[in-house]
Amino acid sequence: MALTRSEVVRTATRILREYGLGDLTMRRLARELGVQPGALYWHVTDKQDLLVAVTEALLAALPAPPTGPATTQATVRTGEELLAALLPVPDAADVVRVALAWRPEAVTALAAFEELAPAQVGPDVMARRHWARGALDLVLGAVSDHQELLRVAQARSEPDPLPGEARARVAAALQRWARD
Amino acid sequence: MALTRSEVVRTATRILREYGLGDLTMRRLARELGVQPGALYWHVTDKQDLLVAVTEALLAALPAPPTGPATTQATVRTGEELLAALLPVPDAADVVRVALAWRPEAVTALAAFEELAPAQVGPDVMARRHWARGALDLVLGAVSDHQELLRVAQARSEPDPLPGEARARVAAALQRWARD
DNA sequence: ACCTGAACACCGTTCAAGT
DNA sequence: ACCTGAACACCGTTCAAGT
Repeated sequence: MALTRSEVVRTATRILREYGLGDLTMRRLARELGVQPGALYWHVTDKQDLLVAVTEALLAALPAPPTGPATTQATVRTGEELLAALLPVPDAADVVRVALAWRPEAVTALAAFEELAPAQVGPDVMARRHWARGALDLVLGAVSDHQELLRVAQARSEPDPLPGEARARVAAALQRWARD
Repeated sequence: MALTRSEVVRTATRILREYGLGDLTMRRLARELGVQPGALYWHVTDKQDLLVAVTEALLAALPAPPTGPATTQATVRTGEELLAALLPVPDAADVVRVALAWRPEAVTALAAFEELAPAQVGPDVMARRHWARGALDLVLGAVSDHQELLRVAQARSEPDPLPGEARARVAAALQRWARD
């Protein structure tokens, strides 16, 4: 049976989840799919396209953004859900940043945060977009930092930092960022 | 005359400035220095070590952090200076993020921001550290985003986005982030 | 339509051997 | 002390040719 794009993306996402971005190479991906490297380029235009698709896969698991009023609490919840989706995936923040540079509209979390911009930000589209990007940057920074702590702790065979710490930190950051 | 580490770092920084991170390879760097690739490893332990040193070089140009009280204005000024140092350097944010993951104490901007944490953050060391990291994430996000806009504008041969826009954006973000 | 085989033009890093 | 030469083990991407 022929390979499909979604199978390629699924396997890529699995490699990322299990081994991180350093192991997510086109050649390794091809090997796991039992196919020659060149075959991937029938389903994917290049590696960036693949990483954007992987980002979409990571974000697809997120619940729909809250539809109510743009409260601080709603922002915090959205950020915590994003964090929960990304934290267990090694190098997830870097992958999302590639998508952000290459196809920002694929990063649905951005649109979600835009809806949640507090009143004080005003109606200006750019101001709201920048506010959303700031919220995302704060979450991605927390993800990178926490995964780095984890890397160091494991190298020293110390106990892992708890995900709850990253969660509390994101909550605090978004509370500060969202308050009117 | 023998090569020195600082010559290696200087040339690496120049390549980054002129051509970006994609062209900053050990082989290319060796070529520009008129030396074999292996020679670099006498002066630098690996590429990450090099990128940390390049980050230090980029940040060395920054003025000393303001010594006065931790006002919002001082935070904004610090952020604007950091932005001014990084904005003209392609992929500067990615390079700083590597240093941040690998040797955070080399990112002096982090210590600078820590001093500037507003009173409301409190005396807790971790809280202040996270606040500083948030400030840095906001600036780095603005750098990445602006350089990305620039890339797109140049690809479409549209006029470049003005650095002043990035500056205004960083000011707004840090005002929001720093207010007590 | 979808994939193979094979190549092209690269990478970072190591290390015996030279000076 | 510092560097060369040469290798090792990889990369992403392209493309004629096959089925």
